[in-house]
Amino acid sequence: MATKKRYWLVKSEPDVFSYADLVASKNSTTLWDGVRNYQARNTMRDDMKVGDLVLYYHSNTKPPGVVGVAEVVREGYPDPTQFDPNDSHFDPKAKVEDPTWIVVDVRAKAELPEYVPLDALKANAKLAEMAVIQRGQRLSVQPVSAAHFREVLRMGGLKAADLG
DNA sequence: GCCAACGTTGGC
DNA sequence: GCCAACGTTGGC
Repeated sequence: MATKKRYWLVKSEPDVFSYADLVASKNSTTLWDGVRNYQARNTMRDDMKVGDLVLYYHSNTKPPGVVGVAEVVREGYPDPTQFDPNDSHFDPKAKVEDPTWIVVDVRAKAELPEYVPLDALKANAKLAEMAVIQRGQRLSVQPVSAAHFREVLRMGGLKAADLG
């Protein structure tokens, strides 16, 4: 029995890895590596399931905002960068037999016809409770309610039906 | 570039 | 186990 689809938001700095970079990746898919926050790790390890949809948010840019939608295509597995001494995300305490950090694979699904800047999210009363607009919210992987997800899609000029 | 918010580290 | 110091995030 399929569990109900859930919705998420991931942040990425476009100078580091933009939505266009995701689209340009093999199969428009990448592993969401380098996350070094336990709460975000737990979300990827325990909660993100194949078929879940993800808002792709550009942070540290002007203006920050939601640029597109991605889909979870592989569930949690060990982040290889934690074992690579040459990688900036290397974690000397992580053990192969008991990995500390987890990734999921995400695939680009649809770019929003209209970019939805943070200002617009904040201006929408329906999104007042949305995590990403809360002051001091730094989580790079966070849950989004179905209603908030639909509203952001609508603001971006997409319908849920467009996502198949 | 600044700095507020927040998570982690480490001395005690 | 407390909490000050420190590093990072990310909007502005």
